Amino acid sequence: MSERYDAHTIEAKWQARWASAGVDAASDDPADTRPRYYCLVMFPYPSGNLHMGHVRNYCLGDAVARYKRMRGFNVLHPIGWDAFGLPAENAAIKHGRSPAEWTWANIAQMRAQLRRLGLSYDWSREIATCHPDYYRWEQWLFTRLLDKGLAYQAEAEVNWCEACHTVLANEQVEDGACWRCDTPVTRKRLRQWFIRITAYAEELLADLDRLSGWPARVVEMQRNWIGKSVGAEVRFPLCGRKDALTVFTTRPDTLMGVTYLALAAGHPLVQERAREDAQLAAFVAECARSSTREADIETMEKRGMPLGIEAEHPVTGERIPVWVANFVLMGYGTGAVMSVPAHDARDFAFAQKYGLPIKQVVAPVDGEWDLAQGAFCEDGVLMASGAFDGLDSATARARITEWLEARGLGKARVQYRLRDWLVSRQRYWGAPIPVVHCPECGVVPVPDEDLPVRLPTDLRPTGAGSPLADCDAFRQTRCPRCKGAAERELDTFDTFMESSWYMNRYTSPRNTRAMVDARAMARWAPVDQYIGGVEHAVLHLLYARFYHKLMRDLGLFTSEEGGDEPFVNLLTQGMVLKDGAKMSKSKGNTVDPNALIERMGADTARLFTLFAAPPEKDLEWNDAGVDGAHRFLNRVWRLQHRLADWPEGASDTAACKALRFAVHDTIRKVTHAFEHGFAFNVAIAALMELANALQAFSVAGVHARAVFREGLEALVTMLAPFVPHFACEMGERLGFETMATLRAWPEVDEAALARDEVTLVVQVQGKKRGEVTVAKDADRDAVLAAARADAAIAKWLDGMDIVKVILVPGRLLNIVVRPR
RNA sequence: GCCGGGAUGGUGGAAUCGGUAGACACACGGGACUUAAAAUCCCGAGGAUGGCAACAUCCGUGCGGGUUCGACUCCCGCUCCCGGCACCA
Repeated sequence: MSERYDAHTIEAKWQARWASAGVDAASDDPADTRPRYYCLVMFPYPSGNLHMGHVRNYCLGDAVARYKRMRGFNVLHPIGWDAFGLPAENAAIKHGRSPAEWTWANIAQMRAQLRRLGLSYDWSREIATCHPDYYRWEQWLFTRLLDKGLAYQAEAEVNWCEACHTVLANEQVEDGACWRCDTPVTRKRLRQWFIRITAYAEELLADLDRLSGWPARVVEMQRNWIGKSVGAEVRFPLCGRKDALTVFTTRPDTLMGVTYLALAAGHPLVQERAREDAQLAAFVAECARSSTREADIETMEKRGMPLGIEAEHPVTGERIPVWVANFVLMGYGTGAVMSVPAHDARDFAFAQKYGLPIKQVVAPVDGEWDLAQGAFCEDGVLMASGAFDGLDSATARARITEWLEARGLGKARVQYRLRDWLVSRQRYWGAPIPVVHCPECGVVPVPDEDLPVRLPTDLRPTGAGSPLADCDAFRQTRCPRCKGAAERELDTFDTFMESSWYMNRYTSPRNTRAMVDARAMARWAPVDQYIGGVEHAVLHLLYARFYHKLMRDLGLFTSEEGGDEPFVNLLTQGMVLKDGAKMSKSKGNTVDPNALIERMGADTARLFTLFAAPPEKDLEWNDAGVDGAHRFLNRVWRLQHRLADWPEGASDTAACKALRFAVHDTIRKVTHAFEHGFAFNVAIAALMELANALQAFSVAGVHARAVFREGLEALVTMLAPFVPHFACEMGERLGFETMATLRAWPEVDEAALARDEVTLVVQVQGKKRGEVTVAKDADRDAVLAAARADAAIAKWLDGMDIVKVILVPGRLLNIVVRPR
């Protein structure tokens, strides 16, 4: 009975028991009437080694899943592998193994590491995205998108990472560099595959308002990323030519103030002129160079050149010059802007530099504006705008847009910053894009019966281009339409394609008939609680929302079955830091989870990870803190020995009552943490307080022993979501009839929280001057009388008149006085 | 530049609705046990001033104002830090 806490023996024992009892599986039995809960953590890339970020992520998810089970929910808590991706290829080049071999070996290794942490996953639903049974459905979906015109091939200026030797989507470029390897991204014109996420821009934006369970900043980041702006398209006919320039503006109210047009260097009209003008060509070439160095854009000087072309103002017919300017982007709007120097700071600076006219057409609502102080960029009242004079900016925007529309000179338009998702990659280790290039029929989607298009798994990338190009068995095929010789598409999908729908696949992971099963979706989706790093705020989390809507609109499930959004609640956990910096091999500040588990056990690792910081904040690793967590478990462990020879005698009922109060107050606090915000650091602190109270409780007698036992059992039960092995072992020794992790969550006994007496803080003038203990329902006069009876308080009332007395029941009494 | 979030002891952090600031833990100091150490247990601790001490008083949640009987919490104005976006027309 007095043996010591031995984490390794206990952990191995319970992991085996849980596995053989199958306690972690989610039930698909229709007869199971328990309420359902879907808890999901972002699945890992199988690098082969678990790091502390993973540990934190999965411990958070596991605590939630286990708590919900104890609350009587049928919990879906799955795990799998985001198994395609570049590191596998790089490792394959380095170690001479195929990416497939390398990946599957890593999966085996990481699976073992996760199991050692004692995470309660439903392993029967494990998926790996590199498995053809998985990516087959993504290929299927893509062919449907092709049918609907939502997927297309186009030549475009794209982001190219030289180190990864592939293109990147806009979301995957951070600060002008590749999100994965930090290599500066260059621009290239290439023919690539896109998915029309812009067709869903409005819904993706509007539904952000429904994500009340998401952190505000993630919602805000997505809103920024989608970047909606409402305005108008305006046509400016070109003088002496048949064509016209179309610009996009959010300020049609300033139309009368346009004094020049500015075009991007990449604009077709500029390109055309540059062929005849060497000076212009040199300028354009310079712009093309500098545009790749996005970090410098901020400090870049605004420069331009006249094109020697004039355009006609659509209202006044005035001739206005057309310029090329280095600050106009080809990729946004129409690549052309109307410049209104009087009402735009950037246009103002440009006009001043090149001596272009500045014409004020909007005045502040209350007064004058002196253009010497710069541009007036606010809304105001129109002036010098003919028929539109006197209108406020908002009305003028609508009227002027209507005016243009009526004359075919423009129209209202909404512009988004979001661009279509570039999904093709010039890499081998990814899901093949299911199309065939036929010399006769062109691009032909692979028909359903020929799916999946299997990726050959035995190829060895060398680093010089995709090995698929040299694999005739893959490359050469027959056209599904004309049956003639044809070639397969050699690009593979962006790996974000796989991670965009895995949460839905988990609901019916072995489904061979469809991508997902509508009934299973109705049972589980959407995810109730999603947990992962904030770094995916506009990558994975945006793509997944988009994919969910695509799947819905393809009829895989309805809004009622699967919801319109994949994740109801999102928790973005902070990073794990050491010495104030993110752990990394190059900095040499890593903590190896395996070594930690080896030394202290999984439960200690879990406990410290959850205790050291609130989940959404960064966690500073502290080895001494880990020792502290281990000490705590030892202390709780020893509490059980107290039951063996409890001293006889008469119990002190007041002390027993105080302990019961502490027990039930703790239940209240810990439950609150699980139900509101997952502040596990606070929950664990409360459990530590309870352990301290139990340890300090030294009252003799059978009643006291029973009270102590109740407290210890509650403590062990509430520890189960955090340190499940420990709790199960303690529970078994305490004689629990079921495993601690399967017990019902303790209920608060309100009677235990009732008190006959309360201690109130007494303030004079809002400053604490003492405490009084009074009957629970004592009224203001009674409390005041008690306060005056206390010498330490009374001395502050000497020579004073009491002006006012405020009683906050159960908390405090504040006496407001005035010198007599 | 714009949009978020934050700033509390030596450290990580707590404080439910405006009601005892610093829970819990780490680190530290003192003590008990021990031949000794480890382990364990007990005690102390925001700062300043006075006092042998118990204790007392004042100050204190980035800075300056305000509202309130009462402000870490609400309002106004700043400073700094972190994150995101950014010639976006």
